[in-house]
Amino acid sequence: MTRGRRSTKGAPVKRPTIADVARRAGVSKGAVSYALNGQPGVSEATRQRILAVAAEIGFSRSSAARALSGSASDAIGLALCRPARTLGIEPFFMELISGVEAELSARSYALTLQVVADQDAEIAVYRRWWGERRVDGVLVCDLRTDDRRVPVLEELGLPAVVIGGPGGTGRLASVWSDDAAALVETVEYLAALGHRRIARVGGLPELLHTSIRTEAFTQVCRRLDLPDAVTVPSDYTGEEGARATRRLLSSPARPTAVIYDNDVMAIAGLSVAQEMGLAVPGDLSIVAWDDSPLCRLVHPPLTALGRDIPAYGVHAARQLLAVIGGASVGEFRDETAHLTPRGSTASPLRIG
Amino acid sequence: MTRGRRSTKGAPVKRPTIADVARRAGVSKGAVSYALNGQPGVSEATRQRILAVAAEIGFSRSSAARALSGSASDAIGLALCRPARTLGIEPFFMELISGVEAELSARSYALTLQVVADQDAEIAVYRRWWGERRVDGVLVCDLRTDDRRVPVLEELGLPAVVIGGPGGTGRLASVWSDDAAALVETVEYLAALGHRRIARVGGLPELLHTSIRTEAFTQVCRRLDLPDAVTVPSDYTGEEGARATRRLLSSPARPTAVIYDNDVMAIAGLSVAQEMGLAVPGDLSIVAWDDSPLCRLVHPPLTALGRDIPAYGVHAARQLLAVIGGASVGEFRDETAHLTPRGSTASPLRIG
DNA sequence: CTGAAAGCGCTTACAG
DNA sequence: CTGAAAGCGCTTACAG
Repeated sequence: MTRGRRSTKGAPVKRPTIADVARRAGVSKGAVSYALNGQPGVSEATRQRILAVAAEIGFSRSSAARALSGSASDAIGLALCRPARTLGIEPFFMELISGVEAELSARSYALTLQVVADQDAEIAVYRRWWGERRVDGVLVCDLRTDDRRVPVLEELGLPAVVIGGPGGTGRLASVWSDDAAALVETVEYLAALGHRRIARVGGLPELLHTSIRTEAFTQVCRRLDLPDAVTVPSDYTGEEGARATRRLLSSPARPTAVIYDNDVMAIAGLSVAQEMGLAVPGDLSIVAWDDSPLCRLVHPPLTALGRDIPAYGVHAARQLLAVIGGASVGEFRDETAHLTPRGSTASPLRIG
Repeated sequence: MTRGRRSTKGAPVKRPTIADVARRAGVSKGAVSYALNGQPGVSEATRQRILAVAAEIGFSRSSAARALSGSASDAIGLALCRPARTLGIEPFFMELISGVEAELSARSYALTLQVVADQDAEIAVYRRWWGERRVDGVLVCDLRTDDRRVPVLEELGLPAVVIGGPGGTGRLASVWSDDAAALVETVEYLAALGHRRIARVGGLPELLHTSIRTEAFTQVCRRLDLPDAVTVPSDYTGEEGARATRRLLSSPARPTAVIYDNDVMAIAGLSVAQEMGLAVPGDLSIVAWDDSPLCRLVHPPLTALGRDIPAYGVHAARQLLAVIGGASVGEFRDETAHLTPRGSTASPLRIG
């Protein structure tokens, strides 16, 4: 019932079709199509004339008609499975998206975004997108240990690039960063400063990269002969980061250094330390994973593990376009996060 | 040339079509379509049988075919025109998007996102989306004074809802919040505390809501007989917020209170005050616009002007769906931001 | 209530 | 190098 009204109200200007261009350029619709797709079948002079006419009347090919006649939909999908409040506060996703966009825009690809409640909902979205032929491929975030999305995507044959790993991505292409190496570098740095009791406030335990970090943390602490490498699990929110910090700092053998799995929790931890009367970095050193501008805004500025997240997004999108293009694509190892020492870390000896 | 490969590699599982459902249910394709659309033309029993078959074989209607045969594309567009670094750090957009998504998901609408470099690129994207029939409507952010996008959208007849105002939205529907009222409330509160020299670090001057706030600021200061209501323009980044704060705090008649147009600049301002040896709130009171979790993480926690941004997104999406549905929609006045006093504001008399 | 058919706007073999 | 035609998978009047 809305149809009539929609076309009346929604489209006062007539959208030109390929037939309009053909008529105006004095060629067939087929010729216009060839010209637009940069395919052989039209002379260069004709092609130019056709393109000029198309530009003149503001013609864009209907993405629906293109998709229906077998072409790609020229869109990729990204389903985000995080609660709204976490989505907003973490710069990670927006930075990733801006990188993805940079690559897609250059190729006139659209990004279809969907926020989902849980993994089942996300899988349902993939099945729907596939059935609707709405996207040519998907970017998969927040890889879990034993991720149920991977076999579904393999079964559907929906082109996909997993952002995460290494491992656990089945036959899907992936883009990953060596978190274990970054974690080791950080612990070695803190140990070199003289820290012995180092703790970590970790991200969501079900995420693969969390367990990779935890495993690396345990290993390096054992190797360096540091006592009990405690990891307190958390959920990336400031509240949980603060709570975990309070617990750590209240324990009899409180740590002299804490590594946080994201910047928001690190900032919350800094606040808690100050509220408990501990000096940072005198009494407590703090390292944040994800070096956002926030880390530089607080006092003292936070030592952080940073890397170029927009570039990560660019690489992921590029991989996905390659998979969609039919290339056989494997793992792409992105830059490893590097440590930027700032005012929040120092030797624990320098107390007071 | 990628086609053959794509179909081989990209779709090992055959996607079911409406014909498959029809065959299996023993009805015509038309009947399936009616059943799926909830339209009269099939008996209830048949409808149920058809829906069961569709679910069983995992059928979703091709969005391309639907769009081509006159239905909506079931997608709306959102073009964001901010540099990548600002996009990442401001929770606003992600919160807005999560609200928009909440409304769209409920109606199985997709969100098509595009990051653009400037207004011209954004206008080009609207023209392209319209030509491609890729989206049924758009959400317009960051309304400017004399916004060039408004007449273009009116001319195209592309359903749109402007997030911003009041005013300057032409015949387009809009959703807005009364920033002037919130600003006045804040200044009155600071004046009641005894502040006389109040300054403001503003957002991008070309945005309409910035000038609305500036105008309200000037007016209320004049009414309350406060001297020179200084607004230093800025760009929402921490760097610029810090710079503006340094300038304000170095001036001979330095303000005793500063209002920041976003939370990131307020946090940067807090840092600068501390670095310059000023106590907050003893020597300087700080108010942040946009009350994100960040405001509660810093020390002292920031007094902030907050409102429910996801809800704002919900309302905007709802309005847009109404416009797309053919309804005649006007302005929707959303909640006014309310002031939450925290530790960063106090009477200026209480110095030391 | 159901079935056969036209049509949406493209792409792409297929003849010329 | 170009034109006429089939077909993609739906929706929707139109007959029965």
